[in-house]
Amino acid sequence: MAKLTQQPLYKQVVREVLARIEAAEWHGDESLPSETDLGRSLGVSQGTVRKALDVLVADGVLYRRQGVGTFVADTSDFLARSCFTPLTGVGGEVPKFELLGCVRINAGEQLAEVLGLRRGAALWQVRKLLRVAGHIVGLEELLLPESSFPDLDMRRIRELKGNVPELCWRDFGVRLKDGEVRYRAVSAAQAEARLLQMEVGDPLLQIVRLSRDFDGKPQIWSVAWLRTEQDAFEPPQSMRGEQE
Amino acid sequence: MAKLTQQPLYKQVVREVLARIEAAEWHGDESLPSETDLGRSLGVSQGTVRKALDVLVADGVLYRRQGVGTFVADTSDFLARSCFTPLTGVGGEVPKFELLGCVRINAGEQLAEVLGLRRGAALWQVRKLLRVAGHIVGLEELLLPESSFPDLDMRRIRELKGNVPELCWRDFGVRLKDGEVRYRAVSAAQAEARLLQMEVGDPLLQIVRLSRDFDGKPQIWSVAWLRTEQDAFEPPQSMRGEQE
DNA sequence: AAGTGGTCTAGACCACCAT
DNA sequence: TGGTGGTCTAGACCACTTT
Repeated sequence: MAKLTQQPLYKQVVREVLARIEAAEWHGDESLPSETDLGRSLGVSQGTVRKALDVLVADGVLYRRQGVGTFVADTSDFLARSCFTPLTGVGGEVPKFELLGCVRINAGEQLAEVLGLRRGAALWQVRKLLRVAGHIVGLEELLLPESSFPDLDMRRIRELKGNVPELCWRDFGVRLKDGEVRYRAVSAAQAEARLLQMEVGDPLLQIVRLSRDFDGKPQIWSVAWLRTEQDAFEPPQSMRGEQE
Repeated sequence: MAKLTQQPLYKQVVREVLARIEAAEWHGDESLPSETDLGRSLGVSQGTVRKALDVLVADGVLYRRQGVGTFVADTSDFLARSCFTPLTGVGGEVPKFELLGCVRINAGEQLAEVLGLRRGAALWQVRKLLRVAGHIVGLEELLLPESSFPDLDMRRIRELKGNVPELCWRDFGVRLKDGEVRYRAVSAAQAEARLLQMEVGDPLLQIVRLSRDFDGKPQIWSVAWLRTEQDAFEPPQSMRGEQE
């Protein structure tokens, strides 16, 4: 492996593996070469490959099965829970989305700043309704720079059933990572109350998220309003190893 | 290092280091021996020590300074933000606590179950008010099993200015880890509204937390109610390495 | 039995920081 | 200059899963 850059070797391996996944060298849920083989083909040791794969496993890009192999995580799993499917019902029901619209707007000052764009830059605004077991539980609004996601439209979103990370990945080659999240309790305004079928003033959990790609560039700003009378929001488990 | 157990060596080292911290072998913010020396004294290699310390750094027990050494994190930092000091103002103001009371109650069925106790077991109920820059922003209620925390009283809590992790550590030898967290938006009831100086029905962010010790045993159940009109709740950063 | 992830070692070199 | 964390290797062995 080239030693041109001054990045640690294992980080170079991380990027190389990401690139090969991106080039569809190994499909979703298909096995990678063994750590030893991969190391040999890259000219690094097994330990270095392992350290690189550790990073990608921690980020949910890969998963391992002891004695079997290392696999590319299906993108529909990747970040699905932590990034755009935040609601976990008590029974663990899977949320479903209903696409409300996709329009082109211009970035205000604040929004331009957090997304690293100039003021007035073109943005896509996507709105979805979240249902769990048929009941409306939330509303989600996404803002994506047009520069990263040219020619976005409802048809393309609909084809993927509102799975935005999958869309970003398949159509635009943007692999999303976790970003910053903020929580807030707010009162439902008229607009939210109507869409969520609740009274004006009822409490809503507001989740604001900034998602970045693997280069650290902000790519998606999202705001969700969730009804939590019945289901609490359970953030994704941290990915540390077990102690026992 | 003994090979008696079938635990991986590095996990044994984790426990050994934790035990030595517990025995106050190295005080807060004092340097540990170098990875090489520690390895020699334990009869393991530097790489194994490193892997063990990685775990403890990820859990916030230790921190490293390149070229300088590895240090025991001051307990007042450890989990302070992620576990009991959840509120981060926009300006990053440090929250202050006002102890409201500490009483002995008996566990109801649900509470007994989550804490792994028998029904009716004795619990301490501690209530605190949170202020940021003088303004009341939250209310926190902690429930701790008396079996783990004998002879808890307000004086002891007060001495540590409401820093419960520090108290658990210094007085009871219970080192806390992160546990599960759930978020919910609720309307302020009369009791909360009075204490938090807001109107009944105003939205509150409710954060429910179960903290465990390093053996995985549930130790503290906590519920916080936060006003988020001005300050959003910002959860602790995940502890993964940077990509760049 | 063969192949994989998971762990461990002994030794090496580098980057960083204190002195 | 010397000590520390940070990285890397070549080779080894174990635990696990599949065949």
